[in-house]
Amino acid sequence: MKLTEVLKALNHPIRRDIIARLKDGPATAGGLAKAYQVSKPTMSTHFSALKEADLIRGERDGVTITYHLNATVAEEAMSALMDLLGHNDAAASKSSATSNSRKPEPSP
Amino acid sequence: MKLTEVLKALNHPIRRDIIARLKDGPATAGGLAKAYQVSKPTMSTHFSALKEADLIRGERDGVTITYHLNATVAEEAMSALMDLLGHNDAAASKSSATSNSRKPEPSP
DNA sequence: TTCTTAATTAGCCTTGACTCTAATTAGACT
DNA sequence: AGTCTAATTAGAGTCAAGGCTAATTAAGAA
Repeated sequence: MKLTEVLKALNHPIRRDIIARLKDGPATAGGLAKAYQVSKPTMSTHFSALKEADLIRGERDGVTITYHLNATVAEEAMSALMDLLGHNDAAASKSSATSNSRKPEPSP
Repeated sequence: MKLTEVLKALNHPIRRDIIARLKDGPATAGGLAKAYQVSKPTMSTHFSALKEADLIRGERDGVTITYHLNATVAEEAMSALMDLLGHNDAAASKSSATSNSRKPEPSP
């Protein structure tokens, strides 16, 4: 899971809305595309952004692609964000959790 | 709390690192700036992005500005992200939590 | 094969993000 | 006042994101 890709993917209202919809269950690309006032190619790039972050997966059934949420990556992202934003109680856990701790790049 | 601003603010490694550092306690702008290989004006824009999202607050003490994390907004953001990415058990809670549920914009 | 539907790719344009150097404000000290 | 340090603003350049129309691929149906 690449947090950068996930945050980039989440940083658009349409893409967040797609995530929210897919939480209720899978949906087809065309079906989702109808819900927003953008062209289908634009929707295609939104799907690509979400796929690149591995937040959604698509399965082709004939001519239709059905997207579903990738719960694993969603939870990994939550964990990473919790690690970043979650409160620390008393700054006790320096090397707290799953992801990389702060890695500064000091002067060379 | 504007999720868009928060996600925009988090979508940069330096800014995420600043958040991580401020979790350990307040830090001065100049002190933080030294930790990265970018110019001070660039750091200033990063601080601005974080301030615009209200993730950090700065207090001027003479000529020095000390930044500290805004834990309230951080937790609100976590809550909103949990609402978005957190698992739903069985898609039972349609109108689940604090933030706005899906608001589609159907064809006019 | 030809037609229709679903989705993506290609090409283009506009806007916003990120970075820099140079100049400017703001405060403290001599 | 003059000067030093801390931080921001101004201006400019590069690059990625987001959007469109038009063209292309892929699959199924006539």
